[in-house]
Amino acid sequence: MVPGVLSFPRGCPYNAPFSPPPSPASRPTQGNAVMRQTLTDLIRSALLQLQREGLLPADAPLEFKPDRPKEKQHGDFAVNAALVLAKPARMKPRDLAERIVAALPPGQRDVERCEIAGPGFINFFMTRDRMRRLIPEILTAGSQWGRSPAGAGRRVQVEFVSANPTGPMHVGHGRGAAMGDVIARLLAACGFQVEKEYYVNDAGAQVKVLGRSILLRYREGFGYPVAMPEECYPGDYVKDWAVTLRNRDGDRWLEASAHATDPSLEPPPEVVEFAIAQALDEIRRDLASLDIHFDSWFSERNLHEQGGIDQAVTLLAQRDLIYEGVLEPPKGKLPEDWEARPQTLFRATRFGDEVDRPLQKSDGSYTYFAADIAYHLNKAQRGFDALINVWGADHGGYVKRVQAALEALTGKTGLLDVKLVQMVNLTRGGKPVRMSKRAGTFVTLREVVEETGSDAVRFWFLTRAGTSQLDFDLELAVSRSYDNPVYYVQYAHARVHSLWRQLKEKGWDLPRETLPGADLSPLEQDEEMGLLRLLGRYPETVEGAALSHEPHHVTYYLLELAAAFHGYYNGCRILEEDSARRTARLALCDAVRQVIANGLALLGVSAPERM
RNA sequence: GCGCCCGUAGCUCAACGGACAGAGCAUCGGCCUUCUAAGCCGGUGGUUGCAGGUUCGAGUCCUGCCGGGCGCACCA
Repeated sequence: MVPGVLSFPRGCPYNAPFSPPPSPASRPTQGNAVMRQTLTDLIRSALLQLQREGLLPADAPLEFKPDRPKEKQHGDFAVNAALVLAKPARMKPRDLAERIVAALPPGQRDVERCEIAGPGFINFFMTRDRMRRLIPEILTAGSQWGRSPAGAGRRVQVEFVSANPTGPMHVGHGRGAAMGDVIARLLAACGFQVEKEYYVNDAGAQVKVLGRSILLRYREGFGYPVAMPEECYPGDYVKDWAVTLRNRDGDRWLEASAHATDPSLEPPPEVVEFAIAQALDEIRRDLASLDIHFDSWFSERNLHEQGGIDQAVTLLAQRDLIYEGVLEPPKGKLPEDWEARPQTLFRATRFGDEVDRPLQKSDGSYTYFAADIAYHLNKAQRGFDALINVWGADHGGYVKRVQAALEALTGKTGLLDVKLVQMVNLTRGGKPVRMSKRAGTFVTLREVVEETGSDAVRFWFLTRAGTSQLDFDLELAVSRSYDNPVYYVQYAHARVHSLWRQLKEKGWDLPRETLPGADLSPLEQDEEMGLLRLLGRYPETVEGAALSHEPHHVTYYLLELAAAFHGYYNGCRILEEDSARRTARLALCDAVRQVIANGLALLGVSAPERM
């Protein structure tokens, strides 16, 4: 039993391992990845040949990669081998490229041609037939198309949200929630075993303050005059919880409430317990409305009670990484109450941090950082191969020290990747929605989800890299217009369904299950090839987004695919008289539909059949 | 003062170290009979903040500046 873990309630559907497991794991199983592997093998074989001929030094590392050119004139794949190997070969890149091309094994049916271009790229053009074969591959794989075996079953933990259980979630929490959830889904789709965890800060002073706040509102409910101290939570939700407490317990806490204004007195544990439970209920409900469910809720208090912090500190002490010392004052202007005093410090500077970090407060109790060290040690002890944290950007200053502690305790570097998420600016019709707790214009995540829906919130929150601040327009997010990216992508999906409906109305029967076997040779327009090229990029887009922990790549891809599809639809009649062309085009459209559906599923956004 | 993030078209933002830096919005010019879609097609727009460096190749990596955001003993 792992200390601190409250529960492992729900399984993530994406956590299901591949069945059957890919074999061998290193070989790609899907169309474009197969193409890429084929090209890699081809080039490698040519390079080995050149090595045997003595053109390339035998010890030269054969590093190169097939890349996706941005320009379609540059083919379907571009290989940079000649550029990378020009120096060891002591040749001009273009000359070397010619020798590589000459050494390519003949008889490759899927490659139409290859040409040398630019500074020395070797561009490969796949045959139309190979491109068209993506369609049956996609339709046969269905919802599985785009999954990757890259993770090979490695265990990854994603910790995200972890909002303090002291009140409603705000919009920024929502962005972190969407980010973490989709990172988890992406990794699961790429063969990782993923666990989603919420760290519950239920041990600190702030939950006691919440407990006192509730007591005061509770007392107020009995008609006593109450002055809320500065540090207490003024929100209306506190009053609601106080009412709930009274309904449950009657006047049982009335006496205790008389002292609740005094910060030095502890509120009754039952009341604090109640407060945390209320807050977590609300948080869980908000997350559920975004279809976000955690595998575990990790209690900080539990960590304390189980001695996790003592354990971590002892471990650090055993490695001589702790000492009593005095920190130098911060440079520049001094904080008013700063005074030099001896503290228990962790030698974070040995692991790349700027200064050593205190583990104990002046009263001898542990700092939050000490608990964080213990928490991350606990994660490492649970045997994860990789850890991902999604934090608000205001916590950016803590990344190095936590990574330093983790390295100190595990001896491993790079175990933890912290994704920092910038703030969200709410706008309505382009005008900023001011958010101020004091002015009472604070907008909660719940309000935004209720107004715009889970789809809009999730998709929109993933339209930017986490490092960019994000504007969310409440008006645009619900508009049925092409300016609304959510609508734009979802409508592309619905449009294909609309085509099938119309097909039926026209009495042109076409059983879906015959599509994978359809004759696709009528597909030869540029737009059709362009769509195929895009479809082929989907699996590597998913894999790239997963491995880099950057979900917005998928969002951008879907926008691009939807744009290409809308353009195709506008310029080319799908349901035309010629049944061979009609069938081929419908097959292409259906492949687009499948890929959009898969991509939206990864984002946790619905794919409506009708809009 | 120190650290982290950011600086790309008028605006909001993309771009595993790759080719002539791309989208959307705005703007301008056309079209708007056609698989329901107040939409469609096309054009203009850039010294990637500045200056060096590494590299066959830099928006991307390194150094120094400039500008913006966040954080900065003991709070969480």
